[in-house]
Amino acid sequence: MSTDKLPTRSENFSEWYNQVIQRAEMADYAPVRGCMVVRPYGWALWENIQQALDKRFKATGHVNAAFPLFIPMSFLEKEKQHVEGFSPELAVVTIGGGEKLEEPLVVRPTSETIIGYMYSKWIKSYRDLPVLINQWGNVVRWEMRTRLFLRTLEFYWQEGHTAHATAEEAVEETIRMLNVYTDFALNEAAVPVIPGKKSETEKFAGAVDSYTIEAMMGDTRALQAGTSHFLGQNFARAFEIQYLDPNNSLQYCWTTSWGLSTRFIGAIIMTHGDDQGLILPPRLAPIQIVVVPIYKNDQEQSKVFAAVQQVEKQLSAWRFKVDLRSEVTPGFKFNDWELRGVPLRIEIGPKDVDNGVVTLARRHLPGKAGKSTLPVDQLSNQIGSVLDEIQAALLERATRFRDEHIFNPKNYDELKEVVQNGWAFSWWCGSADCEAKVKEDTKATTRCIPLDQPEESGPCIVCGKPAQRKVYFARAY
RNA sequence: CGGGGCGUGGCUCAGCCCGGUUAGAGUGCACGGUUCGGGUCCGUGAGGUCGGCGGUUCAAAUCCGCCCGCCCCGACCA
Repeated sequence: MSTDKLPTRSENFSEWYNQVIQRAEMADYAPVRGCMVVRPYGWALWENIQQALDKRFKATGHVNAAFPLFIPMSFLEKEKQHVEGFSPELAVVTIGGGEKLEEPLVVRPTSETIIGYMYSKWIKSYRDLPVLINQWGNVVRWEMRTRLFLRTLEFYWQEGHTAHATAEEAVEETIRMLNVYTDFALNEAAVPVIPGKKSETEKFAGAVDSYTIEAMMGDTRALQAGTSHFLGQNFARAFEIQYLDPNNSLQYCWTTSWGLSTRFIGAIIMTHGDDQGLILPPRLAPIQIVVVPIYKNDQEQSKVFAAVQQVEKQLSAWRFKVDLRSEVTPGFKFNDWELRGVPLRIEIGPKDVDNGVVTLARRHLPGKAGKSTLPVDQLSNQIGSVLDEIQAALLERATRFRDEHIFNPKNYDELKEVVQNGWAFSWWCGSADCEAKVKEDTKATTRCIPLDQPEESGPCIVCGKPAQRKVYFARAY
């Protein structure tokens, strides 16, 4: 890997993105087009994301299970919208064990159908409800244009699938999980997402309503970072998921599904990163603190290493690493760990040892601005709050960036302009024609209709007809 | 699939138009020394079927044909 400078984000954002991922060893390209290898450092980040989410799923009553990778083709065809939405991007297995299969198997692009099939076997009574199951797994969608983490043929995610007795309960669940995602994004990833509802044209194939958390990336493009769907009775009818209610009458269930994928890693990278590389939020960073010892001869080395040992003892509550490499200089290590986005660096050199301190360097504040010293014996009771400050600063900074790039265009011409470098928040009549016109003119699509809306109305930014809802228009990944 | 571009040591590329010694550079890798508070410097070394097949020629990385693969733009999309 070259030690050349990264391309800057302003000169070539997507090249910056690709290079930072590969240089930081988060992921690499696999020998199959469109597939990636998630390397240990990237996977460690994903594991931390998984833990943060899984804890929240369990706290809201969900349990984990595992469903098959292969789905009979006929299952997909049972829900009309669903098959129309997914058939162009299916990977299909037609041969198994050297024999042509009687029925082709689809490599799951999502699991509503096979889980629906199982739910129809498991659910008989209102007493069986609700069923609240999540699975962690991988899915395959044969995308044409791929991009590390954002869009690959195979990706890792979690998909929750729930079945309920009433529409109200299912809607409540859909919103509950949307809120879980929002809470995760804000408080763990420091990614300030906007929760809202998808338009008819943007919603999930087979859903009644789709909800999303939308995030603004560093180039102002929007990224759908997680979704929660109210599926109504569409899949329940397709798979005959029925139960007897207390009055002994047969009812269809109401189902939901919700998912968040390794795409979120892309969201973290493009929300916080800078021209030096990644910046990972302390709560999710695989390495929260890196310790770099500095010395120029054996005498200094032993002095410094003794101090490093003291420091290590005080850091036991955090995920930290001591960089003892002797073949590279401290300056190299600084750049190296900055590229990898470690939020806090502790430098320990002879001068620090003489003064009984260590030097802290905050990743998000380059150069002198992020540096300070701390007495060694203060480490264990101060580091926690330093990391909390960094976490808060990242969220604050990303939120400010987002808000500075959301505009209220006064007319359609202004909308066309602002979506070139930001999002437009505008009244929209709800018609697909108006959406399509914006897309054709600007490549921007409706991202979401936020849940908390002003009790007002206004003229549609496109056609001028009365509109009840405001929507975000943005170019998206 | 439509439009554009590219395949040369691990990586990034030069060389190709205008065919001609042992195919180069930077970086990475290995070893030795030097350095170490912001990507040290010097030296030595390993590493290449020039994407594949065929053709032209005394001679092909270089010219011609076919094929394969990848990247970028577009339609699709967590």
